[in-house]
Amino acid sequence: MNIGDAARASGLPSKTIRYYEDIGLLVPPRTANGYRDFGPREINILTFLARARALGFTIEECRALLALWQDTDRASADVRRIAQTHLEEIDRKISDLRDMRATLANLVHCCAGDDRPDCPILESLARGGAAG
Amino acid sequence: MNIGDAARASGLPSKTIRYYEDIGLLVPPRTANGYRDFGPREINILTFLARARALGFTIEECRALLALWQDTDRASADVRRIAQTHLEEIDRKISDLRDMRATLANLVHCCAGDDRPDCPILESLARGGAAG
DNA sequence: ATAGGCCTTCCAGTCGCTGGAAGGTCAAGC
DNA sequence: GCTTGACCTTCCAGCGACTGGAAGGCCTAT
Repeated sequence: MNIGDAARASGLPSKTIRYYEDIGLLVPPRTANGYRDFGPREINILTFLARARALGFTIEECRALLALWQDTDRASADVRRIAQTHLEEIDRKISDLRDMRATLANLVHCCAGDDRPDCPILESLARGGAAG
Repeated sequence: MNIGDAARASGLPSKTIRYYEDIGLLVPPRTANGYRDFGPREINILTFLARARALGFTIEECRALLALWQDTDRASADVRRIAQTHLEEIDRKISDLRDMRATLANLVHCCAGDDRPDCPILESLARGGAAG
């Protein structure tokens, strides 16, 4: 299976797959002509990576998860710890975004959005504090 | 006012201020010895930028907002449009993060997190679908 | 004179790709 | 056998928004 088929099978772009090989996440064998040769094992790794990335795990977290996945003697506690840490990171991001959203929504709400120059959004950015 | 004082006044690291000059967001004058010289005008620009960045506006959005701020003939509609677009972007991010969070929280919840190898998190990443 | 704390520029690295150039390979059609 | 076009290869550069560090200049205090 060539890289294009692996890309279609895993949902990852070919470029990304090459990049993952570059950074050592997987090492597909090569055929005689130098093409990468993806078998079921490689496709499994790629779909694993695609799913982990879709859940927002960093590449290094993916690397760790992949290692645990391939280690049948792993402790599920190790996996859970990574996921838990990531969950907390996501919660932090959501919280930050919600704060931004609240401020911004208020500003947008207060701005007339017409052809006059008066603008609570700019005023707030200039002087600090909320609109009004 | 030297860059260090400007950094303390605006809350931005000196490095970031130099970077902002590099990309043309502000052009502080220089004193005879080549040091950047920050006056009230520059400090205002820097605090404006710091606040806009804190609301998650991209550098290019900041550049546009800054231009509108400095244009007393602006239409508030132009400002509002930028803010509205950014608000939608934030909503998209929050929504994506919430989806991730939901899946991940479920997986974490289902994982025993002990010293045994069985792990619904890895199983889900491997086979797709939810835990269980 | 020297110490230290600023300031300067420039280059490289972060993260996770993504685009593009230059060239090799392969299967189909004529 | 030759061309066409779709694939594959490597390598280098760039994105956004900084951040770190090296090498060197300046300024003030002792």
